[in-house]
Amino acid sequence: MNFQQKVLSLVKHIPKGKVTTYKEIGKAFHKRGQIYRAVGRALKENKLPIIIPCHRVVCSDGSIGGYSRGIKKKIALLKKEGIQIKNNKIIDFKKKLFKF
DNA sequence: CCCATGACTAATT
DNA sequence: AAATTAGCCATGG
Repeated sequence: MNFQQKVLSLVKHIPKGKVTTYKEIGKAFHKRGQIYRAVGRALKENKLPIIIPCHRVVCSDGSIGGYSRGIKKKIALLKKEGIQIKNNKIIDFKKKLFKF
């Protein structure tokens, strides 16, 4: 299985109303170092944004990060799922954070 | 095989 | 507290 596929699989498991960070995903890979770099890249290249809830993946500091379909869209989706956002930052980020 | 790039982070300034 | 720098992994040319 490709690195990308693994990442997508994990992201798919993120429950609604929760979010995770690139860093956390990296931890799930049992690899040390800055894995999250490649993670972000993998999500960007993902061709199934419908199946993959990539909007639930944010930066470790609580900021939104990026989104192929546009950052605004990502925020809208998150809000819709119950995530409060202000100034491009997630409110109660730690509480909404989902770990593998 | 080497170089550049990115939806990142942590440390420094 | 905001802006800049440097480090690091997988992928593509």
